[in-house]
Amino acid sequence: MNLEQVARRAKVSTATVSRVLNNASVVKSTTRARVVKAIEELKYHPNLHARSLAGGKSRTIGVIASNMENPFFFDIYKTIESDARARGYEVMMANTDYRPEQLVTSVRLMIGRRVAGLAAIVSEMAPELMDELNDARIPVVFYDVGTPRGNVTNIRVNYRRGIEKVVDYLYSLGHRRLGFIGHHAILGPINERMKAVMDAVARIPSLEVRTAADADTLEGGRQAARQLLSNGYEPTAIVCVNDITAVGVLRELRERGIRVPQDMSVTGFDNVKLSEFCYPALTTVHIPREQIGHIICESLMSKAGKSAVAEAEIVIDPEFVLRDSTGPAPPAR
Amino acid sequence: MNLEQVARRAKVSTATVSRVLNNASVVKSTTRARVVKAIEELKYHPNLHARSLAGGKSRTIGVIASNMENPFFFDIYKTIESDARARGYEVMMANTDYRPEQLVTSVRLMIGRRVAGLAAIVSEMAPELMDELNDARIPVVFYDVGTPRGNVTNIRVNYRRGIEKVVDYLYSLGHRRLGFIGHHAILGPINERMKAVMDAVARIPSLEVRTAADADTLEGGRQAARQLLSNGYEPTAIVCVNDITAVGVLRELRERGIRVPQDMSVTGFDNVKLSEFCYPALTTVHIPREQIGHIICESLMSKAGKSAVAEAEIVIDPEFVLRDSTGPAPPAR
DNA sequence: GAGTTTAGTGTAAGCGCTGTCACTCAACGT
DNA sequence: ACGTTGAGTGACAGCGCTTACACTAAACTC
Repeated sequence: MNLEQVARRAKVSTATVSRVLNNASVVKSTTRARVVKAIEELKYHPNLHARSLAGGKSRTIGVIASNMENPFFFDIYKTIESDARARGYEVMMANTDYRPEQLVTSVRLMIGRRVAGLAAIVSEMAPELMDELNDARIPVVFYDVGTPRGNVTNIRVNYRRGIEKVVDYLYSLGHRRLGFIGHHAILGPINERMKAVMDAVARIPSLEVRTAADADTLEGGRQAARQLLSNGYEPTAIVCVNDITAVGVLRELRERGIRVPQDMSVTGFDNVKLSEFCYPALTTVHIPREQIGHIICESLMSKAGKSAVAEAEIVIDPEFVLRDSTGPAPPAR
Repeated sequence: MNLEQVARRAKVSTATVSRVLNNASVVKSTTRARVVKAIEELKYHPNLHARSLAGGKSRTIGVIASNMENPFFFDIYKTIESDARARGYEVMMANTDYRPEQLVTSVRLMIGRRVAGLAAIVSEMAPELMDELNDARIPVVFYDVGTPRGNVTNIRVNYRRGIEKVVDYLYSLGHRRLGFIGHHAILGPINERMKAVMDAVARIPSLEVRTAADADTLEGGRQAARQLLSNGYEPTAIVCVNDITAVGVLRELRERGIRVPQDMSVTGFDNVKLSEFCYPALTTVHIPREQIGHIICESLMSKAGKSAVAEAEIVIDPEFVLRDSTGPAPPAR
């Protein structure tokens, strides 16, 4: 079932059918009607591979994320998708599960599909990638990781400031022993988020922190909390790398009969919808995901046109959100 | 950057490069090495469109879901993805937001990409679709909707039984006035789920039910609860169409100072991970999402091979899961 | 040593589409 | 009557790959 069969049935050339499909206005309306009829009768669906091969372009943009299960990533994805659709682009998504080799595979897949633009909302990185992407001449936006280059724009959130706001607030409530719950992917010693926490704590001499990590899921947060509390360490507040793990932590504390916030304060990060809906509602830090999505799309699209570039690095300052999961430190026993 | 350039650099023909890429074993190892070197030096990435056009196949399977934001869908997707990957297939996902016209668009996109198989995990339906899919000769699995056909397999969960278990349990606890929270997509009067609830209630004469609906999100559940309780109706238990909306309902009840389960029982559906992690943990109905994913993948792959088909319709019986969000009906005031 | 395999490689015909260029022919101007 | 348009259409050369098929040369067979 191809153009030629449609053409034959409508008694026109393949070129004309193609013109109808791409609704070029030159086609006479009676001819167009004949072609449309033939297309419907034959239930013809153009082969998209052939189309983008012949056209050399693809009107598809790729989005790669570390963990689509976490609404943080998904919210950004959704914004990109709707922005892109509005401009007549399709979106392809891929998940990496925080695995660098999967990132590489996914990026290659996207390059192979000749996407018109690529957004990588990931926390992991692979050294060979930047070169490959640079050579592929595809507009790229990295969120969180990566370094700006010719065709690569970067968007970052100032985690450092966000974490500082959280730590300062907890300090003001009298907390001195903190716990930090991460996920495996950010355990690397050089990792910025881990470092941000350490530095934020180091600013204040009387503050102490210990860390634990597990998967970036509800269950992972719970496991990490278990781990953190199993060594006799008794923090009065637990800072979590994001809201999802924080909800996992809440569960573990509930199970242990530790009341939040009376006995223990807990903070999230991202301000995902769930953070308002869990109990107690999480004190967290708002990351403007929609704004990020818009910026990504904008950046991709504008670069797709001309080679001239806007800013190569965009930094966003996050906002502290106070809810019910934090309170004064309990008196020392 | 194409096969020819690589071939030229390695001083071989394009056919040989192609053989190396598809690792046909016939290539002499010294030649292979030369080609591999050239590929790496040129940072060559095969054009996947050209490949599947020439090959006529695509080793990609498409997954369309109503709402990937809801972990129910995402869990199924993840299973399909990992199964498919294990067999060397790629997976493309698409979201419909419960919109039939988006379903049609997505299906056409998948057909246009000549996917090797298509899974539609959707609650909405469009009449023209079944014919189109049938003619496309692509193996298709529908979950929840659709009717079995030549190349179309169906998987269903016996919602009726699931809902009956919930209603029976609530009845046994003394509940007589129920509320049902749906989402917009299932409000259609002929919808099976809605009907299942109505029928389950109708079996027991002393039982009464009213319904409300909003979006399939946390916020949607909350809004629907608000709506349900705003008319002076005073149910003692709220049955929700799924766990996500149930968590939204919990939030609204908390805000109103209605205790769960003492003043009001709430049930979810799906047994999503979140249902264990919210507070109170939800009584719900388990839908075996992994099993469903495996069946879908299995069905798609086996049909991709031969045209012979296994069963055309598979029905799964869901299991009741008792947790903390349900309790005896409060004494009448 | 002539005939027969066989391993390895090259040639070239598509796959289904787009886009350029050339063409036809009615309508128009002069 | 005879160019001159220009709207509408067709012919056809790619796009980058796969894959029959053809071919070469070395390795056997007897």
